[in-house]
Amino acid sequence: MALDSIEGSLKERGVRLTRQRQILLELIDKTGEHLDAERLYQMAKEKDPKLNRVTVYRTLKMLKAGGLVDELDLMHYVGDQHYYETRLKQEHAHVICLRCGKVEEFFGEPLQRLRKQIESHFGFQILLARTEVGGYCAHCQTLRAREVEELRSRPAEPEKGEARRTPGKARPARARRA
Amino acid sequence: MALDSIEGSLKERGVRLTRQRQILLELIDKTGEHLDAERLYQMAKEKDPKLNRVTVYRTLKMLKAGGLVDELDLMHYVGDQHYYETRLKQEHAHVICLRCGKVEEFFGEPLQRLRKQIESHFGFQILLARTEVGGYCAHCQTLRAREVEELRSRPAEPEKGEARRTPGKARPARARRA
DNA sequence: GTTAGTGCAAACCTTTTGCAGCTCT
DNA sequence: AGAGCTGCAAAAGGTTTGCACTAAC
Repeated sequence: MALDSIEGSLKERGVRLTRQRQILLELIDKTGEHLDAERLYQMAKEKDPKLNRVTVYRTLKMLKAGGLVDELDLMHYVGDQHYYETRLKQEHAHVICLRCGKVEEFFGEPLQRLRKQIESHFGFQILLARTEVGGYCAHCQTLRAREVEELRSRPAEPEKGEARRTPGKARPARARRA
Repeated sequence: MALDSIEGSLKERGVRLTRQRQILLELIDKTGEHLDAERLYQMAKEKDPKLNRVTVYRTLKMLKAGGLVDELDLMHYVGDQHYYETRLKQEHAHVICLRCGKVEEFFGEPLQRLRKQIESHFGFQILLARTEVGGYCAHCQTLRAREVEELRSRPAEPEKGEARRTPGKARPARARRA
């Protein structure tokens, strides 16, 4: 289990395992990947209503600095927040559908190949690497084509305010905080 | 020249080539890559002191939406701002030294390979891809080793305030705005 | 008992938005 | 003329910081 190895690593470095950190660590570990600070905070608050958002940020920062979690942007599909996942699995790329938001992970040899070539080409010592890819997933390619077609046949239906987005399921609105 | 093809593309789409956009486009094109909004704004202000920061953001957003520029994070080495570069050259990865901040670009076949594999593996239609790598450049590996050694021999010299960073050239402080 | 860590409030940086006025075509 | 852009001010979103108090070791 990942949790143990993370806690071990922290203890070695003399980092205190406070109640708050235990809650956060467990959530990060067992929820799987792609949690952002706010969502982690919301989940942690259910376990300890007193736990503060700042503690979440500080913990994530520490874990990142210690190389225990990786920070992702997921192409800023939703907004400018960061996402975190434990650094355990093999290196992988994140593939984000710009229409439905689904995130796939790609493992595979081109990634190792890329890493090695960069290291030898520049004599570079890689500490972290991040590959993110945006586009349309198989499912959305069809739907997208249909949407474009509809737009073409019924052009520029005027609407109050902002320029009309693609109809149906478009990008989610920026999440507002409570 | 890149500028022409960008301006052409904008004209085609009925986007107006205002004085402000011409200034920004020219700066983006000929300054080379890795400008963030604030720096672009500062440079643009020299050509037109009235030009507003908001216009810079709006222009960048439009160029990005139109696929004319790519947005980079450069591993958030400096802060959380984004960097932009014209999308002209072949796909490439950005390699950032976490000590001196130097950015190298890596072209090379593993990138195309990766792209193709992702497309065929998921049936995914890639629109944008971004690979960023952080670590130590050849030069800084040596210096870094020396720093760590120094720290080991002269431990925990207490200092007012924050936990001491690596001596010498450490990460730049967050840039403050005027 | 120390020192690291927490909570709170307030700041901070980056980016977006509403709206009135200006300007390209 | 009129849609599209701009500038200004203000807000929002995401994250960090200062400081006094608390809790882990």
